[in-house]
Amino acid sequence: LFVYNTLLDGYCKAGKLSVALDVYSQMERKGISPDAFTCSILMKSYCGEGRVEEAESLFQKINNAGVSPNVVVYNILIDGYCKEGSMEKALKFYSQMTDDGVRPNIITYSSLIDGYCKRGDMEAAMELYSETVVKAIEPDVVVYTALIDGHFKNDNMQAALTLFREMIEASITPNAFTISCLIDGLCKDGRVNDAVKLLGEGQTSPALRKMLQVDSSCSFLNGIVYTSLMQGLCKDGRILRASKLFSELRCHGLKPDTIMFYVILQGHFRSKNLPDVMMLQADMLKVGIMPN
RNA sequence: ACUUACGAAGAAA
Repeated sequence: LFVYNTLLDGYCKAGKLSVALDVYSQMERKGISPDAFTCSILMKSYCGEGRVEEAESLFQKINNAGVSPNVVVYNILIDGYCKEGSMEKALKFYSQMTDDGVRPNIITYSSLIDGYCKRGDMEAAMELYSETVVKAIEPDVVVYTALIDGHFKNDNMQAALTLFREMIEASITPNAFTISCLIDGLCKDGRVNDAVKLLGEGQTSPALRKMLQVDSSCSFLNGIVYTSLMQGLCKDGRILRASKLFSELRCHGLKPDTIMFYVILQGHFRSKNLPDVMMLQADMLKVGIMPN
């Protein structure tokens, strides 16, 4: 069973669900009965392809076969429904798991919270956040990051920054995800300068690093942060600064991807720099990126 | 050290 599960997980992670399902029926033929691991591996793959209904069927089937769903199995189903925006169904399984005596954990909450954030229902998201505090399920960096991102995307920079502060006060260390949400949010709010400043300080100032409680090995300057900054600069008409960032990517061990090229191209178009557009196009082919 | 399963970030459509 262990070997089969490992194999199933491998196929699923390689995006070959159909092969995994073949292997699964082979298991059934051999009389090897699935367990919660088997169930969660296949369900996750179904959800990843947007086939949440089929994940639920499998859930019911295995449930009927006498495998009791554990917290991971429930989490996958709940997250699947959250990602497709069906919060009602997600909540249904959330209460079902509670009735089954399966305790929701921080991952359950972060799926639900992110689901509400993506739907723009920050009130519901914040309510669940308070619930974690009440139930003594410590909110972690993922929950805070989802909420910060949600607040920014729903045009509430103040709430986002307040949560960021609270998170640090709670001694939760922001990671690269957290920082990229902050930077992207600031940029989209037209505060590119603040974003650059925050990053610059984070790179150089031990004091800020200490305040953010990150160690020196944590680099926030990943490709996503660069993209946000470049887009912010472009929208601000500062295509030269953006191009400069773009050209220094390599010095930081990053390589430009399709999205970055798109952002910079768009910037040149905005500034009507047709010659630069042509040059970029050539560069793009040179580094082996095909326009999509 | 990790080692069968679950949650958060960038362009466009």
